Amino acid sequence: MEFTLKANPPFSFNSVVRSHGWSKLAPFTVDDSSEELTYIAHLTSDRVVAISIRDVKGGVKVVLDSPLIGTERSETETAVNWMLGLKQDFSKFYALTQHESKLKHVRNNAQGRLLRSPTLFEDVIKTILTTNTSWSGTIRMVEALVHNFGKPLPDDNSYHAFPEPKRLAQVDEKTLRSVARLGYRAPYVSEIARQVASGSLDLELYKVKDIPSEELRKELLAIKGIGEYAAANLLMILGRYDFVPVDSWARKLVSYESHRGEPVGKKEVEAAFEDWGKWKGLAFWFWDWSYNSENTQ
DNA sequence: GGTAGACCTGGACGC
DNA sequence: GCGTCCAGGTCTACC
Repeated sequence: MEFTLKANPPFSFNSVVRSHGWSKLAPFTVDDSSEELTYIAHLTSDRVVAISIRDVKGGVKVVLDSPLIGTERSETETAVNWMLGLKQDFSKFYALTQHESKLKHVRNNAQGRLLRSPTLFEDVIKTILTTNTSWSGTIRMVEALVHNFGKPLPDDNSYHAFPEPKRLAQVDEKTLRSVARLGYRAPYVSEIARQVASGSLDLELYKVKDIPSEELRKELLAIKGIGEYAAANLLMILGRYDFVPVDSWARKLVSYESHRGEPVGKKEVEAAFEDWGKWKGLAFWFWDWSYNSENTQ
């Protein structure tokens, strides 16, 4: 079955898919031309389905590998709306970028949306698996979690959904270390899964929580395994751009942008975007970096 | 509040 | 093939 969903204009399917590396992490798959994004979803009905998403004028076409039953349709619509940020509005950010040559491209390319997973639980785990490792390590760890602990697609068990909190909560740390090679991150993943499964931590509430970003940041930082970089990254996913996710790559970009390649710290990165106020995370993310254009020829 | 050291893994490198 | 070094954020103990 299939249906279409409208997006708040301007919208670019390609820009969302390429917004960051999430489309390369299981259970997402994307074709080489980025024309079709597929996500293996574990629905609340306990069914696993493949959701394929393609670009159409004014929005996206959603194609399912099997008919949806009952509330599965609305659940899938909600998930796709969230994943692609179809209802997000960046008009205020775009107005500011018109005065900055390094960001003038964002409006023309309809940039601003960041691809995200259907649940914040999944994005919290994935974000932790981006820390203190290489990108290839993140891909490997996420793939291992999905393949070993996610429910398989009925018609093709080579594809699996992201494991639900209650499933991961059943896996002991030793297994997470030996099977998924999570290393010291295993206890963090295990503890978050247990808390979410038991209901003591309601991450989905963070999507709609009407509190200042600084308070939300403090709540994220209280979760073991989430430090300042991870919290800023998750706030971006939640549509709050008050903080810059400063990692080694961010320091390198700012170093070559405005410090002649000299090493810089967190303070210098934050200072570079201080003037962007509540948009500083987005300004950083989509900045036309000198380092990129000089090193990706 | 700031800092040093430990935590794991995989890749690069030298032998 | 083996050993060593290094890069990548977060946590904890300590000052």
